[in-house]
Amino acid sequence: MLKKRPTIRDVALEAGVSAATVSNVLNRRRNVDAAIAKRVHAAVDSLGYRVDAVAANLRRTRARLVGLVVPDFQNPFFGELIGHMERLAEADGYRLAVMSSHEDSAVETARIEALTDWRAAGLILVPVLGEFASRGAIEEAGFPTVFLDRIDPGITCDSVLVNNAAIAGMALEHLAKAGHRHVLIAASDRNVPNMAERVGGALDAAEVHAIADAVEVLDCGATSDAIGEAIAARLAMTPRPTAVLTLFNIATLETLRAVHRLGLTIPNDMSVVGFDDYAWMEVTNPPLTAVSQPIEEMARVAWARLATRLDGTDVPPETLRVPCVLIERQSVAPPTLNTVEMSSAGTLET
Amino acid sequence: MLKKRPTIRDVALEAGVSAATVSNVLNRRRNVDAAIAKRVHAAVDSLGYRVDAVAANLRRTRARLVGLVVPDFQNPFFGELIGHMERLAEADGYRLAVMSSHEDSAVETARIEALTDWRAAGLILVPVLGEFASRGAIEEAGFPTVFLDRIDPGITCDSVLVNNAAIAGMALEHLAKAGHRHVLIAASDRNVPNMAERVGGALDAAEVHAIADAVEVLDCGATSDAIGEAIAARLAMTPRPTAVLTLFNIATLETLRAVHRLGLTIPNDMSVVGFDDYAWMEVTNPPLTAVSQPIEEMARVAWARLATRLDGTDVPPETLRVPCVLIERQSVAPPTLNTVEMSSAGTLET
DNA sequence: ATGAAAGCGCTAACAT
DNA sequence: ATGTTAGCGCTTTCAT
Repeated sequence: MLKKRPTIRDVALEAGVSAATVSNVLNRRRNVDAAIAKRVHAAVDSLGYRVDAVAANLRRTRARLVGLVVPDFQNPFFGELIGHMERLAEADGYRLAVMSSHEDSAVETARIEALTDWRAAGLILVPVLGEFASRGAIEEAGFPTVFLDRIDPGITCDSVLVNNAAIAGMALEHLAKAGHRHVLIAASDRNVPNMAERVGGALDAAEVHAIADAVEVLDCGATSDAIGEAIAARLAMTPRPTAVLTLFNIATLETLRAVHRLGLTIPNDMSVVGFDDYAWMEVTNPPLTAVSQPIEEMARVAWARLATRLDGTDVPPETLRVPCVLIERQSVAPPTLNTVEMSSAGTLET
Repeated sequence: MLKKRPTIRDVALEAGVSAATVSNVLNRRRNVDAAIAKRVHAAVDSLGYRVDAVAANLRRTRARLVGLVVPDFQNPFFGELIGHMERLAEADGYRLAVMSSHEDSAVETARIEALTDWRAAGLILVPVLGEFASRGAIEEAGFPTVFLDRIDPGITCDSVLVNNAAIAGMALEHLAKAGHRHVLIAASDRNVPNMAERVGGALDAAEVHAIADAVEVLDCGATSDAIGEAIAARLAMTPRPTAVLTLFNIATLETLRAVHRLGLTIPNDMSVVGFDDYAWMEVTNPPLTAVSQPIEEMARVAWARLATRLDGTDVPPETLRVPCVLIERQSVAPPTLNTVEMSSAGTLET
């Protein structure tokens, strides 16, 4: 038989004080006599009392609950993000409600509404790609929202982003300095602001290094299959680029697949720089040079911003940028071998 | 200016009925006149009413909320699991509260207590490795719990697991049939039941294929570094195994790392079969043969079990097994090359 | 089939 | 500094 959970009244009775005092002791909201506080804590411990979150938050206007909506749980990038956020929220006494929009606007909106129904105090949102449909839901919700990782140009809101243009420029520069001219930039839809920034940054760097005429941008499409096809098709044509810079993570995977399928080797036949860094990239043959996004830092900055809003501080919305870093491994080499490819590379391979 | 959220009273007023009727219409709890129901729905729509989850669940004894506690958000295995669970829960009208124990008993217990505080109706738990400390919290909670993916021998509870012994046996058999005798089984702590089952299954299969004398089990330790060290050290010794079967995912990564470090090539010098299948394994050179766990199926089975408990059905606790499948790619070859390794493999490599 | 009233467990406003 | 009272918005019981 389960004994019923003790209520605040039970604690009050046991400690010989009023329920309000118990509440005040537990929430540290007003000064309480030390002796009384001690009695209350003793009663709490002896009864095994825990405050009922549902009841507590009914009386409060906002629950001590913050939502985090990501597009996709399977991406380890978001996995890591969630882990950090959970800790940050907890440290400030908030529970984190983690949800996935499955990269679908309608689901995203539904998630925000659910959060509203639960009286969430705030939201950290990685919006879905494409048209942003949840503006209305956010306004209805009335809680502060911080956009993370992706930005929507139509919204002026707190957001924390990565220095897309700069890091893409650095990645291209890395290739240029290794001697590459004909680099293929694997991009996705340029209407996505992140992508536009990355492509822009890479192209600007190409300009600076005087290889803009040789650099090529490929819009690979959206699904893995389409992306793989597009990349493989381009790499099968002559003249073949000597390097590829992928600007989003699926493209990196698909580039490797295409390179293998064509019987090319990295970095001799083809140099590769990826965007987004994963543990397995250390373990491919060769290990992959890639742009690493500072996930923990992004989480910290976003949480800090939301926390000030939760405290009621009213500051103007801001876009915060956090710097990526290029992790140099062994997938970039000078293109020399590649220029004599026709005569030797094929035999080298077997 | 934000207009306040409408309450059930506003809807009742608008529809010209009582609050109780509105509640009954929205929750379909008792028969309501069709005309009245229609009026209520009209009022709901026109006011944009949504039921307040906090208030609704205060009066209910249990919230329509189910917890999912996983050890780690970064593991894509759990990422995928979470995505499936979220959909399953939603389909049955439950919200899913996803939390991570960060592979820490104390955190796990705290998560379960938090779920209790929120009046969760049930829990799906992937328990932390090692001593199980949350038994008390689960009993206090009083909600049905389904264990997933990992099992604790001290608990008789619903659990859904993979056919560890059988699939590990099949993996070893795959190697044996390719001609391997000296296979290294990379295991972690055998006090972990999953690991004990896997090792046992592999060893039994070795027995069957009459190579038990040549098979070797290596307990690799817990941290990535230690695992990498242990594997690399063993592979550097002679006689070197001709194949390695990793029984947990970190070991797969670390085996690849070690193999590269030693200048060996897969599958010529060393065959590899991994446990757990990830997208990047298709893209390594060569693609990796690996055991794939049926994540979606596990999620479905676990949810189904929990759902029957949530409905109040009282059936005896059961351990449900879901079958893995061996994905054959190109990291397994006959060990022939390896037997003449001393004379030729080193030069082949360069 | 519907309405009126009670009350879930807590925190906030008011009183001392 | 503490107690008393009211009420958060809903679901449920009881009455009709």
